[in-house]
Amino acid sequence: MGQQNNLGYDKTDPISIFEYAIPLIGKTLRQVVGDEVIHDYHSDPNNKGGLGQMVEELYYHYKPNSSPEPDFAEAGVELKVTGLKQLKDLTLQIKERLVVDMINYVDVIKEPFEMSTFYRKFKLLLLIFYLYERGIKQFDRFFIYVALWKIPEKDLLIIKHDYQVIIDKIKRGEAHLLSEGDTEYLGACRKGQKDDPLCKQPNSEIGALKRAFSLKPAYMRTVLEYIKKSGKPAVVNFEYRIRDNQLVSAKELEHKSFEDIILDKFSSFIGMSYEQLCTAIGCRYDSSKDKYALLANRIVLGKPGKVNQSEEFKKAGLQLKTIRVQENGNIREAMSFENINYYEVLETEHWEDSRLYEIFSGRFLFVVFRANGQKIRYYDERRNAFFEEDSYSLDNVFFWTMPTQDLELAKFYWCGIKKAIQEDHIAPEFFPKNERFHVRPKGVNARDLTENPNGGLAKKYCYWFNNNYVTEIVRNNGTK
DNA sequence: GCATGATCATGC
DNA sequence: GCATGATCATGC
Repeated sequence: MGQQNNLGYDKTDPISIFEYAIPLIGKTLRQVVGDEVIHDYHSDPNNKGGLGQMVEELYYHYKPNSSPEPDFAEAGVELKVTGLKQLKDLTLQIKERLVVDMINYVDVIKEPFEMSTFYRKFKLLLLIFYLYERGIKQFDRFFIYVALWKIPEKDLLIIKHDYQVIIDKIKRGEAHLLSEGDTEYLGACRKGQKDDPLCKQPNSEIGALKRAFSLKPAYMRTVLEYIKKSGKPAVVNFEYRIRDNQLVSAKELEHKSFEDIILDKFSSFIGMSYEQLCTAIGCRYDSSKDKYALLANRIVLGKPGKVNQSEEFKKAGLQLKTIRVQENGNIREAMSFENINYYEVLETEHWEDSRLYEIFSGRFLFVVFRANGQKIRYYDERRNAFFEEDSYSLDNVFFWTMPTQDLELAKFYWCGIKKAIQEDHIAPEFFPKNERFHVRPKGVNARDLTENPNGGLAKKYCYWFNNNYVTEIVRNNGTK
């Protein structure tokens, strides 16, 4: 039986701790522990009481610790209570990244990964998801899912590399330049208030913003997807099997970083023209607008498919994007992103929790094709005629993260978009634009409409990089 | 030439 | 039916 004591669960057994959480589902903390307990807790001025802390104290009956050990030290389980938000279309989404542990810049560089607080706490998580609702007290929010979540070994290898990237940056005296986009699954996210004092960092006099280790929203979204797919409100992921669309194996990751493995997949194709690539890969001319993107995807996957749907890209919030450069080095087209989800923008309070922030602060894999002066001659079956078009060659491939000052600019861009939607001005003359970003329609055609949160229907618009911003990015990354 | 609106092919 | 990943088309 183990030590049940009078707690109601065995604190040495992860499964027992998990099962004890299940009765929370569908209820609020107040409903489960009672009005009086909540009242007493709050009448003590020492209790500031985040929901996670309240669950620990009032439901699991132990005092939260701030030690490097996991909350349930004997079972190796760390308890995390984390928010979901529900959009007007009723879909549940991750509200924010999962923050694990503050980064102490001075101490962290002395800790190898295996000794780090992060690693010790994070191998096994008990995740309790609640529904975030504005204006509702924490203890009146409903619990929705419970998951006992073991980080898969392969993910740990990627996370270990992420950790090293962050540590190395701090060692170089660049803690003030850290960005969530530097890494794949584990991010150094902003933490704390605007006017918090800057932190000391080793090897530089420059103060750095407070940051914490966190699992990225993209990673958490894959956890949520797993739970949704299971069809059960309480899951254990130990039997987790990844079925398809894996780009790399754990074995490869032991010797090489994820990004190097991906870049290597392109190396033998660099310099090849469209026709040469078709021959090398074994596909034929394709008249679609995204034919170069399809080629890039095939190079990574070794078969048709979408790299952005691969397990690693989804968990990391990585995006593969294809760019065509003219012979003179200019880039004709702007770069489009997702359609703006008007509900999501309206219901998101903070820029850092927005979908756009996630996209822009994420990491990109840019695959650059360059006009090579030759022509492709092809026969168009639908139009029943021969055509000619410029041929492009694979020129350069690189990972990229948006610099922080551009991300700052994106914040104003997002706020402008939000304001336009709030005021029911979903129209080009009301959307913001600046030297990097703009808003433009994207749909099947001009009559492609979607629901307007203010009532009625609205045209579909999406987020864009200006074409000269794309040109600048490509120029700064080794393409002439 | 550039900014902006419109659309295409594909896959789930 | 719709999102995705793009490029095409046009008017100033």
